[in-house]
Amino acid sequence: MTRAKQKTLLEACRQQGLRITGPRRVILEVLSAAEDHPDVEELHRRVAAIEPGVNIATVYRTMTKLTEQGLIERHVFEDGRLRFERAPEVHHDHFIDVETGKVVEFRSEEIERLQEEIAEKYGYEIVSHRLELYVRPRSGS
Amino acid sequence: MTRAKQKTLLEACRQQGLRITGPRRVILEVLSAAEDHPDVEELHRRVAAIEPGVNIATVYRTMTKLTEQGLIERHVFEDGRLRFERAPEVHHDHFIDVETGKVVEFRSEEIERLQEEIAEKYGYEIVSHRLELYVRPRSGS
DNA sequence: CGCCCAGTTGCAAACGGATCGCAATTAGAG
DNA sequence: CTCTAATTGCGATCCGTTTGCAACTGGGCG
Repeated sequence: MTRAKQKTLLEACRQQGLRITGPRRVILEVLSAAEDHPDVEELHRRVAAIEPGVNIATVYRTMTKLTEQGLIERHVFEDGRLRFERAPEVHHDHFIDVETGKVVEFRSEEIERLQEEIAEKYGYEIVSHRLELYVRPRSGS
Repeated sequence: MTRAKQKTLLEACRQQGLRITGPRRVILEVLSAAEDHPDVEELHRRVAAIEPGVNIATVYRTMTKLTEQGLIERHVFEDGRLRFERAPEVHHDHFIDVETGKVVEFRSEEIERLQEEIAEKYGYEIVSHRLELYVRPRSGS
């Protein structure tokens, strides 16, 4: 299954005319395997585990390219770092555990709809949005 | 009315036991008058217009203090800079005009409620949240 | 099959926002 | 008025990100 995703991402790159170089191939592999929302440093670490010698600047540049192509999504959470995830077919929002930093995805049709409604009321058109719920595991009960 | 707010903020500081120094007095004045969501550089600029010589590090430090005391709210929008606004009595969210960067506030009870609902479903307790709608003025109609 | 060059990379320097160490200053309690 | 802890200005520093540049290379074309 990871394999399927991987192929898709790599092929998407080819279609966009991006050169498939050694470093890039590894970065795509790492991105395809990622189930979370790693920052650049973390991506670089994972890449280095497969193929040392890839410079972090290359990771930055590749992420910029992929974001421009719409193949991945870039987030900036409260810590200010850039984080990435493969572009999902349908948009989703995020829970962020304030203690562990762990990110969980969710989607609410109702919230999506309400946002549109409110924007319209104000005379706006939504270009994109960001909803992050900073949470902790429900204690007690 | 600005006067009323100003007094409140300054008095709140006194109550918290913060020393009211020259620089601080000016920063509080600027914050009280602000209707928008300035970043530190902008705050510093406004402060300097009233009283030159206040160092930007002082602005940073003061904002940190005020945030810790819960007197102001700190935001990090997509541009990654720290932005501030006076702590509102009731929470609100933001529209951000993608072209001008202008920030407009709104509040939706329904969305607030839905967030709680969803968090509960996932077994979380919401500590805080952030909802930003990046928009442009509705064209056409 | 090899040439060629625009795209890509590694490296180091630069950048920009935010923070910090330190010595000098000062608010404000007693 | 005094005394001390809080605050300030200043410069250095941090850290994530970007950039300039020379070397390298993928992959289209002959």
